[in-house]
Amino acid sequence: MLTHDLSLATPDCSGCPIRHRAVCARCDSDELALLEEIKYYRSFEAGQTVIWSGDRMDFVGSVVSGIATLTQTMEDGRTQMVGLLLPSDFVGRPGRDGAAYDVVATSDLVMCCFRKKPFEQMMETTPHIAQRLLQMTLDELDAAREWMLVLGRKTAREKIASLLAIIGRRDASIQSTSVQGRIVFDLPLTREAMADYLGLTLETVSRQVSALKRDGVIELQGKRHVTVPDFSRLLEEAGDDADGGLLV
Amino acid sequence: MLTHDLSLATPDCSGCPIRHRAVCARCDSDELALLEEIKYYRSFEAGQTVIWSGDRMDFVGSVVSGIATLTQTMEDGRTQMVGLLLPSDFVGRPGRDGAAYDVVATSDLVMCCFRKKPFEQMMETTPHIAQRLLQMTLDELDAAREWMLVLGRKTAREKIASLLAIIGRRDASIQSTSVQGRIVFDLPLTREAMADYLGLTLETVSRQVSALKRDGVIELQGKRHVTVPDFSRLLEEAGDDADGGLLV
DNA sequence: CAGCAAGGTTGATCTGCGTCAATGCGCGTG
DNA sequence: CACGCGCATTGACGCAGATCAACCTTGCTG
Repeated sequence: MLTHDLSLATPDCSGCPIRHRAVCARCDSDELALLEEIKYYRSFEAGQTVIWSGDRMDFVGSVVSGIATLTQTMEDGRTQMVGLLLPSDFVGRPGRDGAAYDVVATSDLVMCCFRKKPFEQMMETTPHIAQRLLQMTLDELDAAREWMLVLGRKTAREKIASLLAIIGRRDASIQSTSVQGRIVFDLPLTREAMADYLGLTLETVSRQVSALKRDGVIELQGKRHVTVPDFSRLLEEAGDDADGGLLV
Repeated sequence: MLTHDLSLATPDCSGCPIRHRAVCARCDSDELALLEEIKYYRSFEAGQTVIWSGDRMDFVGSVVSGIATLTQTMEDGRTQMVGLLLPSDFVGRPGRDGAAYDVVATSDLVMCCFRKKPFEQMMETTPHIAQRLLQMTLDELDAAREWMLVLGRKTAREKIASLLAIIGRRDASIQSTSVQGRIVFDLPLTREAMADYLGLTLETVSRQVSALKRDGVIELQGKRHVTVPDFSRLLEEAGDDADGGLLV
């Protein structure tokens, strides 16, 4: 059995794994029973498509482990990644049937799924779930808007630096809360996936990564393992005013 | 006194103006009293900045009439519009203090504001408000992600067509639900604002608008009044697969 | 270890859009 | 009416990034 904190907990009831209590200590045992009934796990291999855009979607899912991407594709094949699903992120929208994006597992992936109808009912009977989902959705909206600036106004070099800063910050902040100085992490994305995220071609991504390496902004061991000797330098290259911005 | 449907109503209690009942028939009169106490109106002239990014924001606002834009700006002046606030849209995020964007009134604007603290309390005591806000936020997230495809992958011509399609559809669907054939509307944005929305320069916007006119996709009376003789042709130019996508 | 495939790098060339600059148009104001 | 101002259009030119193409690296498999 997987241990899985659904991250729905509000501050006053944090840290209660969903398998122990419905969502939080406030929830009574009836809800727990309901939840056990509507919940199930699904695994996916790296590269597998979880959901096709337009598919009927009868569940709401939360990532337990692994990484997935949300992408949109035009008929002629141009694709744009519109989001990254990391552990604890949600996908699928309460109150609508069709999936809006392709969801693809980038690594091996485990999702915790809830049947949609009962989940919606639970949202009505358990108000802080809706509140918590609202917070998470607002975070994603902020991230999406931050990314609109990246896509619309930044140069290729700044785009690459922005992406590295986001991934680097997230990885580094797992070990320590303050992100500065030297950080080290692995890229979870291929050059092509990076290009899809940044609205570039993979050739341009490759060139700009090489350029940042040549200029000493980053060091590379292999193609995926990145060392950033000075994080603030990277932020400068990303065109960010302060350490403030850029969630994901 | 302004009549203002806050659009917080869930389907089963639609059409109850906030000044009559707190939010919906389900709410008792105590909440109504509270709401009257925490609510106030503010007016802005066209061009006026409602909120500066980074300002402390002690209210949550809903647009009553007029249009405002959400923009982000880099130190060197590059700006990207990340959202359009139309009547009934919300701005300001429950649970966070600082504003993330500049909010600028594009036309004369009236906002209905709620003091943040009591509003948050009300969200806890009146669950369907959080649910309704969640729906609205999910809509905005979809729109933002749709826009990421536009910004990241579409050509200048497609971008212009996409923007015209969005504005045209919204305006047209006020009169009738089915949007097709000939439609007519006024652009609420200057060329510069369009450029900021689309990640282009105003010169490119101007050129592409002229090109669409030359090619018979649109007709122009003056600089702002637009006639689209065939809406599906416009969608084609926008690179949209079907009538489906593109909210706002 | 050869052979192959997937992912990545690098080079040469092309082009869409940005940049800089001049001109046009409508409108309110002295 | 002339003037100035905000907004829009149009042209000439250059460059960042796309495109096309060759080649390299790494890891797997027979």
